[in-house]
Amino acid sequence: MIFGNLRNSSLVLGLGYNNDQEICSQLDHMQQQKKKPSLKYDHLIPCLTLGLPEETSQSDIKIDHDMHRQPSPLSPVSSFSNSSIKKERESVCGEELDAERVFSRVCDDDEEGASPRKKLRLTKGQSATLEDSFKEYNTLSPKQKHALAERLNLKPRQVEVWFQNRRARTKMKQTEVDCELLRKCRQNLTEENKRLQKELQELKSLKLAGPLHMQLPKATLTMCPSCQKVAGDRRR
DNA sequence: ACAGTCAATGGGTCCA
DNA sequence: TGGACCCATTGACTGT
Repeated sequence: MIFGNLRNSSLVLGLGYNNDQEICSQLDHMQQQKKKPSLKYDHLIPCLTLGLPEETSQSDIKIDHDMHRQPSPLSPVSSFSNSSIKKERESVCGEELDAERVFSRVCDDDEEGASPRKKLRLTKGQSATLEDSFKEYNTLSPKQKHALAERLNLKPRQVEVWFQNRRARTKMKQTEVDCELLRKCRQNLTEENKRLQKELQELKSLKLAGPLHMQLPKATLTMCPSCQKVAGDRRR
């Protein structure tokens, strides 16, 4: 740090995040890979601090930030085997007639283990209905699940899986939004930090160069980081 | 050919 | 202990 040895320096600025480096590297990696983030940074927000020069590293920031926690899940009982999903239904509801086609290729063979996993695609109608339900409740009670499954001619397990995947997608989108917000925040704070450091340097050189009577008494000059104004001058 | 999407799977955790 | 959920991953399919 540049000003580490200056005496009487009451103004020193710091900028950082909790686990700043780790987050950034992970975010970069995430963006490169276009992969969903696995980092847990919900509790982190950027912060600008004032203190001694040596103390303005990442270590002096610690703020908890608990955002967008999922609502507590409903937990009634339901019992379904997921082993039968591979054996798909033979026919689909009316939407089957939809030109959009129903499944890419439903497997005909019901032999256990022998059939490779086939990709099922939900119809537009099914997806829309599921989407509508998701807007109302992002978790389903077993009753709702059954009703929806029956209505869509799907297995309850499929509805359940769809909701799980949908929640994951929502979470990922939110994470990306938060990520972008943090980046911008960090950028702003970095610029702010630079600006204030520069200002501080100027004030110090003024103090050293200027005549004695021009010197400001210690502790009368404090920089408010939020409003960016010099405050605390109680003379007069 | 390759990347992206998404239904499905398997493992881990939590809780009644 | 079983069921519900989350999470990471797989694999079929699609779009370029």
